[in-house]
Order: sequence, then structure tokens, then C-alpha cells
Amino acid sequence: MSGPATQIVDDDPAVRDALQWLLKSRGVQSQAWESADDFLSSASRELCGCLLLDVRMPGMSGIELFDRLRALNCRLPVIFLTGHGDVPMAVQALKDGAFDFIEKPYDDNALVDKVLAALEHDLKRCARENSVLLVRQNLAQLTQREQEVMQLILAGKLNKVIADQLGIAMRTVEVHRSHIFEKMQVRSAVELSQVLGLLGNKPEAEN
Amino acid sequence: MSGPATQIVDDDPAVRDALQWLLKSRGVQSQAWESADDFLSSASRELCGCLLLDVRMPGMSGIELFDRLRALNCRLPVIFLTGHGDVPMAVQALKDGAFDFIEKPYDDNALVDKVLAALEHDLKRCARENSVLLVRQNLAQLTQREQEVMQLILAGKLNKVIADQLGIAMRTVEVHRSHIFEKMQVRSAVELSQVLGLLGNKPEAEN
DNA sequence: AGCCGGTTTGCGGAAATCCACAATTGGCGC
DNA sequence: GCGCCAATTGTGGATTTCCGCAAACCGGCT
Repeated sequence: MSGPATQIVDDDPAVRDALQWLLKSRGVQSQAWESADDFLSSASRELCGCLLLDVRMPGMSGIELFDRLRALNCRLPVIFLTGHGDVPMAVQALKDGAFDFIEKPYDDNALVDKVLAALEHDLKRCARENSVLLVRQNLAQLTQREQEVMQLILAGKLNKVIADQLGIAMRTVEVHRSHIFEKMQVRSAVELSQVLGLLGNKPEAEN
Repeated sequence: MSGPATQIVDDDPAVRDALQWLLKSRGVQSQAWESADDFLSSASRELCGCLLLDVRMPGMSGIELFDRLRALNCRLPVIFLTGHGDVPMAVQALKDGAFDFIEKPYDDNALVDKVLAALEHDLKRCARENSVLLVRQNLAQLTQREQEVMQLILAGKLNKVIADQLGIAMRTVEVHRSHIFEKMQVRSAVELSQVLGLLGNKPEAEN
């Protein structure tokens, strides 16, 4: 559980050892896996850090593992490693959201730099992810009715209008309103809209 | 000025003609330029569409032109074309925000698809850009004082508190407030915060 | 039946917002 | 100096928000 670590997936034991040794020498923790299935079945999807994936492996390829993880809503930054990379493959991987794409043989310093960049990137991502999660949790404990009222509040409507529109008394709207603020841990409609603004805005959308 | 068009920059006349013919046959307007300098000096930076850049050219390379444009705050999607592309170059270009990277010889259909994707992408970008521009214009006509007050409003503070903090009467704050809403073309603090939320959220951040 | 939580409503008052009307001050340009 | 504009303030009233206190209804669970 500790800090951010690098997950290495490569079928070649020599490569795994070399990478682990290299990273360890630079103070980067890492775990290594022999195959994509191995990683998928054992690793937590909640972790923070980055992935170093070999493209060509027996069984599931690195690319396929990447796709699987994205489908599983795992946003860990992925650095591909390949000895037979071609341009179209690299381009596709990057456009699909891979963090980097490195050809073997790799330069030690360059690789470490990219890993460090990925780790730093993921720290920010995790921070964002966590605040988004918090907001979602707050949002989840809102009643159906409260969510309706919230929508109307965010639409900038006055309590009076909301009451009319929902066919209820203004007082009721006021009660909902205060419950919403309480559960969402904000103290004004402005804060509410700002907090909610975090949800729709992923700084990294596919280009 | 018409609709979105593709700007082609390639030193080889045969390639330019082939591309223009290909695009025209698919209903895509295009303009061609012989060199990066040529394009830079003649083309408007306000247009909408996409760029098709040859990487290797006498004088300024496509990559360099790309960097120049980014420095000039031009966000047009760029598709690189190259006959001697290597993986690191493609990766760097994509990480720097290029839209795509195609090797020559290219497949006609694939290239057109990518161009169309870029054009569609740019339509959305332009739409976003325009609304952002509008907001900026509104923001620009706010007085110094009004901007200060706006910040405090967005911080969720009450008029009374704002008045204290700025050392002015509450009435003055109210006046500023109404001026702000008027100039920003919104009718409540909630709308204001939503409109302002558009500014900080570029869907495309560098990875 | 009894309890609980969501939804609803009313009353009444404190606080805040919104606004029209009115006015003063100070800087800037013609 | 005069006009213009930003910034400032005041008065007073209409409207809205915010809240505590109280209570009713209903569906689900024990």
C-alpha cells in the first residue's frame, strides 16, 4: 500500500530484473509481473503509480492489457516498452491515452526520467481522483428529490420558481436546499456549482 | 474565411497536388504552402480546420513550425506526414499535442479519415474557443474594482463581508455586483461561477 | 403497532439581496 | 472649465433567503 510504485509487466526475466534494479537504484519502488494475466489477477486496481508494459508478450499483449485496464476504468499512466515498435502502433497507443512509448534498447536515464514524470503525473491524477470521489460520495447520499432541487438551483432558479416547477411549497424547497448544502459540505450555491464543476472536467481528455 | 479547411505544408509539389486532389475528391477544402515560412507569413492564425505538415522540409521543419505555432497560441490540430519517421519523433510530437502522425507512403482512406477526425475535433475546439473568447471579452470590460469584488463573490463571501474586506460600504458592493452581472451577461452568482468555470478547463492539457 | 427517514407544509423573524432614486468625489480628455 | 466615467455612499422599500420550532403524511422495517 505504501507510496507510488511502478508495476512492470514483461515476460523476459532478464528485462524485469534489469528494470527493477535500475528503478531501485534511483529510489523508485517497483513490482514485476510475468504476464498480463498475472498482473490483472493479482494487482489492485486502486493503486497509485505507473505501469511499464512490454508490448510483445506471449498470451495477452501489453496493448491488450492496456485496453482492458482502460475498460476497467483504470487510469494509471502506462509506458510501453517494445523492441519492435513501429510508428503506427506508437501513435495509436499515445492517442489511446498511453503516457509514453519507449523502444528497446532503452537509455537508462531517459527511461527513469519518463517513469518519474509518469509518477508525478499520477500523483496529481490521484489527488484529483480523490476529490472527485469525495464529491461523488456526497452526491450519492442526496435523496432523489434533493437531486432534482439541486439541478434547479444550479440552473440559477429562485426557490420560488423551483417550488412552482415542482409543485411544492417554497418552504419545502428551502428545507431541501439546506439539506443539499449540508450533505455536499458547501455553504452556498456558488460553492456547490464550483464543486460540481470538478466532475465534468477531466484535464486529460483524448485529443 | 469560408468553412473549415486543411492547410497543407510540403516542399514537394507532387505531394501537395496529390493531397489537394485527394482531399478535394472527398469534399474537403484545402490550401497548400511550399514552406513553413510561406505559411507563417501568409496564413491567418484565426482560422478553423487542420494542418497537414511534412516533417522534413528545407528550411524550417514541420516540427519547428508546429512549435512556433504553439508558441503563437495557435491550437489548430496538426497531422504530421513523414517518410522517415522514427518512433521517438512520433511520440514526442504526439506528447507535444500533435493530432496525428502518419508515415509516407500513406493510405488514402486512412489519411482522409484522420483529416476528417481532425476537422471535426477542431469544430468543437473552435466552439469552445469562441465561448471562452466571449467570456474573456466580458471579463475584460470589468473595472479593476469590479474584478476584485467578483473574486470575493466567487469565494462565496456575503456582500457584508466583502464590504468589510475592501473597506467600502455594502451599498457600493451591491452596485458593483449588479454591474458585474450585467457585464458578464449572467443573472446570478451561480451562473457566474459556471461561466468562469469554462476558462480554467482546457480539455487538452499536455500529458 | 411503533419507529424511522423522506417529503411535505406553516409560522414568524432575522438577515441578505435587489433596486430605483439621488448625490458626491476624483481623474482624464477636449 | 465642462463632460464623462469609475467609485463611492445613502435612503427606503420590495423581495428573497435562511432557520428554528412544530407538525403531518407515508412507506418500509421490526
